[in-house]
Amino acid sequence: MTGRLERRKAQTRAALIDAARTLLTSRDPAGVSIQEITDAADVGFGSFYNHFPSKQELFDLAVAAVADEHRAMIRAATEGLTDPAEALAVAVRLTARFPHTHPALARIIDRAGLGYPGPWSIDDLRHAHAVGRLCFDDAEVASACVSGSLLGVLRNGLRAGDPSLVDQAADRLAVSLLRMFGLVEGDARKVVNRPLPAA
Amino acid sequence: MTGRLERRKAQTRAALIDAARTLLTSRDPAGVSIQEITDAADVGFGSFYNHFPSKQELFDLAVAAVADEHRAMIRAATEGLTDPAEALAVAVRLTARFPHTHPALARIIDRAGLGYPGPWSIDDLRHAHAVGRLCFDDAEVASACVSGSLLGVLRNGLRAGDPSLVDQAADRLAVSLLRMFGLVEGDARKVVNRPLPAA
DNA sequence: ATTATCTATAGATCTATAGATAATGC
DNA sequence: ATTATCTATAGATCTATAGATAATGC
Repeated sequence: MTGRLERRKAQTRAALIDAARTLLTSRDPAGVSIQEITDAADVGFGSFYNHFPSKQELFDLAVAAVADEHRAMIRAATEGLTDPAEALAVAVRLTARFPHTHPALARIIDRAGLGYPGPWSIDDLRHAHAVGRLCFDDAEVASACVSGSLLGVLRNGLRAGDPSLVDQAADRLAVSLLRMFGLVEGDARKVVNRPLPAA
Repeated sequence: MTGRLERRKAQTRAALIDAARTLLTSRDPAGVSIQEITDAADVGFGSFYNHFPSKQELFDLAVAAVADEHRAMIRAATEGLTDPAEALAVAVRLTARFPHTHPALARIIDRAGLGYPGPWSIDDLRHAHAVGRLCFDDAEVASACVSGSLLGVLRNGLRAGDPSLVDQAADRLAVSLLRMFGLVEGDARKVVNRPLPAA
C-alpha cells in the first residue's frame, strides 16, 4: 500500500477525527451515534471500523489532536522567553482567551475537563521551582491549581460575552497564580503587563 | 394521598436516587440503563417514570443531594469560625480529604467536575473580601480558582494511596489559595495549622 | 375508588459485521 | 490481486408506555 491509496485512507481518517472535533464543540460525545459521525465526515458508515474500534477511541484521539495543536501554539508563543514565570503567564493568558480567540478549542477543552492533557506541564513547573523563580511546596498541587483554575476561568469565559472582560479575567488569573507561587504583587503585575506574543 | 401511601412513594423515590448515587461512584451515567438503575434500587422498571422524566433528571438530583450533604457538612464545620480565611481553609481542607474520609462523595464530585454546585460560594468570598481579610481583583476568577484547584487536587487524591499524603496535599492547597488571596506565607500557614473540626 | 407499583412489549434506536463495489498496485 | 470504501442488515440494546396487579384511603 503506497501513494494514492495510503493517502486516501489517511484522508478518511482525518475526516472522521475532524468530524469528531466539530461534534465535540456542541454535543455530548455519549449522545452522538457513529452514524452521525460518519455522516458529518461524509464517509460510509462501515469505514468507521476500518480506523477505530469504538467511538471512545475516536473522541480520545480528537481531544489529543486538540491538545497537540494547543501545545504547539503555546510552545511557539513561549519559546523565546527566559523567565519561567512569564512563560506560565503567557500560557495561561493565551489559553484563557480561547473563548473568543479560538472558540472551538475552548469548547472542546471545557468538555474534556480535568482529563484534558493540556500544555501546562508539571515539568515546566518543577523547572521554574528549581531555578528559584516560582515557589511552592508540592509540584502536583501546583499543577492541579494551574489546570483547575484555568479550566474554571475558561468555562466562565465561555458564558461571558465581552471579549475584553475575558481578557481581563485571563490576566487576573495569571496574576493570581503568580501570587500563589510566591511572586509579590508588583512583580506579578509587571510580568502580566508584558505584551502578549501573537498566538 | 396521605400517610402510608405517600411514605411508600417517597421510599421508592429515595431508593432510585440512592441507587443513582451508588452507580455514580463507579460508572459513567451515560452508560447506565434505566433498567440497571431500577434493578439496583430493587424497584420495578416502570416505577422510574412515576418519579423522573429521564435519566439525566435523576442523576442531576443525585448530584444535588450530594452537594446538599456536602454543604451541610461544611456549614457545620465552619459555623463557629469568625475568620473568613479560616472558613475557606477548613472547607478546602475537609473537601480535599474526601478521597479517604468520604470516598463515595469524592468520586461523585470528581465525576460531576466543574459543574458541581459545591459549597464554596462566591458570596462567602465576596464577604471575606469586603471585610478586608482576603484580597483579589475579581470574585468570579477567585471562585473559579477555588473550585478548579480543589477539583484538581481531589482528583489527584483519588489516585493517591496514602491518606497522610492526601491530607498534606489538602493543607498545601489551602495554604496556596490563601497566598493567592493575599495572605503572607506565615499567616497562611498559621491559619492552616489550626486544628480541623471533626467532619 | 384511588394511587403507585409492576410486568410485558412495541417501536426506535445503535453497534458491529458480512458481502458487494470501486479504485489502486504491480 | 489487493485494499479501502460503501450498503444493507442481523442482533442487541434501550426507552417509553399500556395495561394488570396490589395496596391504601375513605
